[in-house]
Amino acid sequence: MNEHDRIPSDEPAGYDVARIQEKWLGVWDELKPFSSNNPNDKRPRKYVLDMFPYPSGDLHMGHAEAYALGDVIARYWRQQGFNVMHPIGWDSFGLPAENAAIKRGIDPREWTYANIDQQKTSMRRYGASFDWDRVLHTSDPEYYKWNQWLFLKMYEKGLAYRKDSWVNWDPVDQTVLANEQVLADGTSERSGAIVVKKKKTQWYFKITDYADRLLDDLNQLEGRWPSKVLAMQRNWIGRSIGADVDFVIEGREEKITVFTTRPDTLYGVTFMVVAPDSDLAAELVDDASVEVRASFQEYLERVQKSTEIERQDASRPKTGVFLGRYAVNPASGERIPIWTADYVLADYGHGAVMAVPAHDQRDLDFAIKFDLPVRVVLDTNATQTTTIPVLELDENGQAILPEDLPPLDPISTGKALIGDGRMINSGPLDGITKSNAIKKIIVQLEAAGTGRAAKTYRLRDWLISRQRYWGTPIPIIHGADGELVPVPEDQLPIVLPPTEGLDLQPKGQSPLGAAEDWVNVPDPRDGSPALRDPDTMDTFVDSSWYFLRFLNPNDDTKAFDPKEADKWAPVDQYVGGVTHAILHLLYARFITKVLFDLGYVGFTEPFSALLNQGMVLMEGSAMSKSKGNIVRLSDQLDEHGVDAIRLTMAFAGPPEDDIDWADVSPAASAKFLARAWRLSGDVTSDPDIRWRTGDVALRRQTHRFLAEGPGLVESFKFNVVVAKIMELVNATRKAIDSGPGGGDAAVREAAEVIAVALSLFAPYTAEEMWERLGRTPTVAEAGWRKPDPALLVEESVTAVFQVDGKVRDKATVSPKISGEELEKLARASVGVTRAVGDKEIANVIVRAPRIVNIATR
RNA sequence: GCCCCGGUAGCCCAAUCGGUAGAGGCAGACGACUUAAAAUCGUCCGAGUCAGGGUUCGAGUCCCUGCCGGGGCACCA
Repeated sequence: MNEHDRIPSDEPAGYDVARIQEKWLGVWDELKPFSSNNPNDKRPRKYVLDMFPYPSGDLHMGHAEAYALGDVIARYWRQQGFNVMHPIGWDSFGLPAENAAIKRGIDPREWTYANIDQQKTSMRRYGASFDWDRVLHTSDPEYYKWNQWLFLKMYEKGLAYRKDSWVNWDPVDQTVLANEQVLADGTSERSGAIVVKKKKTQWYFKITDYADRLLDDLNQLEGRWPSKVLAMQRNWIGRSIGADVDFVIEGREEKITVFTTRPDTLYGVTFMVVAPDSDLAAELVDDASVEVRASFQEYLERVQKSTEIERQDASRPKTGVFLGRYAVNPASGERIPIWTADYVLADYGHGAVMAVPAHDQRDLDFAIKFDLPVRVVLDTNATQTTTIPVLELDENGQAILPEDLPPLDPISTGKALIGDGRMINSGPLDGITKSNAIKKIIVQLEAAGTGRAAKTYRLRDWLISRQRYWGTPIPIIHGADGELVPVPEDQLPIVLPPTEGLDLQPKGQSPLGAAEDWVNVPDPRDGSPALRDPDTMDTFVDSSWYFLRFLNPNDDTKAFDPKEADKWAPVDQYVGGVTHAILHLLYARFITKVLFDLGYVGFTEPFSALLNQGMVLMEGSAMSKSKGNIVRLSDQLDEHGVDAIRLTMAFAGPPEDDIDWADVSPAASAKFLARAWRLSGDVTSDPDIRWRTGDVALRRQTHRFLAEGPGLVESFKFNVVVAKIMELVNATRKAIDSGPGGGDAAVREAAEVIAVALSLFAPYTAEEMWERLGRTPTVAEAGWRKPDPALLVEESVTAVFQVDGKVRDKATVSPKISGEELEKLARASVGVTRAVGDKEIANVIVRAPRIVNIATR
């Protein structure tokens, strides 16, 4: 009878996934190994945070991956002796709840909190090592009270303001959207509707004040955030460096300022273009002729009717109208016409551009269409240096001048000259290079007071008001005199009114405006009748600071405790999907900097390190109802067990890569776990057996694993760690069956190390192994063992002998062998001698003890 | 158009500093155990690293060009 036959797998004591899960959930509840609430805990701290979920239905495969990976990190730091805070909460305000509520005629609270309960149950079953004493829901008044507090702080600082502007309007959800919520194709990220522009007075957070810091501080995160996310954030902020240039307008007191990245081309400015939907355009046509006014009106209406998709199509022919006004080129003194065209955006720069058709493709397209002059001011064929490149000589010794230089003729080629070169037709700038011209003209403009160095950003202010019910009410009261009165802090929270009697159907106006009892309030200044602001906040406000609320989620006297923040924050390791690379992460970074400026926190970046997990796909594409390729998490858990699914997530590949569920095998994971578990039953030695007496080869492998494991986990190579555990399991199996046997001390040592390592990925199986090995109480509290340095020193290594880079022979040598000795061995080896033959040896490279490479001539 | 990431066995993926291309798994073949099957245990099978060029004693790894795939930004002056 084989050793491993002692416990047949069909007995109750066998590897019964359901029973094990049930059992250890109870033990963890009792012993609370994941608590981070002991004030006397002397261990160093780590804050490991998973992005909190939105409670739409039950957990899905994507959650399962994220929480499996986040949990590896949290459990790892506990093993390394840290007091780990690993909390979870719910991002529970938002439109899906409201839409579901409308559809079913129920309260959004009902839908939301039922889903939260379900997700919470699933998370517990999933064995995630969350600290269940730190939980929050953003839709609780106890939470959103502090959103309102934050808003008031922003308002005091002048960072929250109202503005009448063209906004993104979602015609399906009937609410405004932030720029960040409009996808590149002009549709709403939430409803998929084509976004249209509407002019509305809305609340904004002044994130543009922080644009430079948001951009520059990304450098601190280099190497600790995925480079992809850093690139996306830099792209989004989109800082442009250039100059503001003032243009005198005929018949107007004030000058018009334009922003340009190419002040060097100032002498090439032949017209000016103003955004049609800007106040400036309206003003400029105000006293123009009737015909001009009419054509402008017609054009403006046409532009306003077009969708974002149409407007962003750069290949569409240029349109525009002449405004009947002229400006003066400050450099050349030339009189230039002012046009309006929708390729100029009202809310970028100053809503007006100086057009240089020779050197800007958009301006050139426009000039060709409307027959406007084009003046080349940069010879893009001229070399940047004064030295002439080496030219070929003809038979007479004359240099052959290149004949294929492109003509400096943008009109006939239709291509703007955008390269580098030397300035021409530019008065004092003539002859110098583009970059020098930029410097020189800025100095000149500054001296003349008609321009200055300037930067501008792609980033726009954050539109935070929404015309929907299920969100945080904005704590502002509109006085009868039109004044905005902040709600006094002691009157917070402003709790959402009950939904009874309220029509939540989207109508373009906040449903809260119809809640008579709620919206009518006395003016805090004098008690006169006044109205609450009926809008609610974007839910990204909720998630912009929630990581601080976990420090003391039940404190009703403050948003968070700065002393706790000093201890725990910033978050040491943040884990979540790359879908939030711009929105959530940018907003959280912004709010953190505001809180820093207000003195509430002592750091300027909220997340010290970021891990993005990939998506879980099915047969090459994202799971979706329409594709009919959804894999249900609960089915997978029922079929294979929690541990097998978690292990599959970790083993599938690098965390940031997508996992195609069709490519991985949860059944194989389950098989492996059973195999590992079986080891624990085959260990026959006593728990206090002396390690050092065990089989040396197995011990070496075990200790090499102990030495390698931490570095692999810390660099997120979870798939490699799992592979190493598999190796160790295989070696231990072999030691039991055909080696020293189950009673050997090294076998016990290896099995225990496997249990500890496996607890990162498969906590239930690991606990069960640990217990069967006679250890108590939980493997979750067991530490990662220190490797014995003596066992890490290799006894022998394989040295490779190459001739001209090809392996010709090998030898087993001591790792301490000297270079001279190794070279001697190499030269004497049969393979090398044969390969060298009678060739002359040119060079011998020796890298003891690994390699000798002999180069021949 | 600009920017970022990737391309290694049939498939998923490993490969500290440039130093023997293979750790692990899936799939496949064979064997042991079994009346048989499942389960289990074991053995075996496999590419020269997308293509081309360069640097080097030596390149999957560094550099250049191209191809393919994924992603971000884009009428942003």
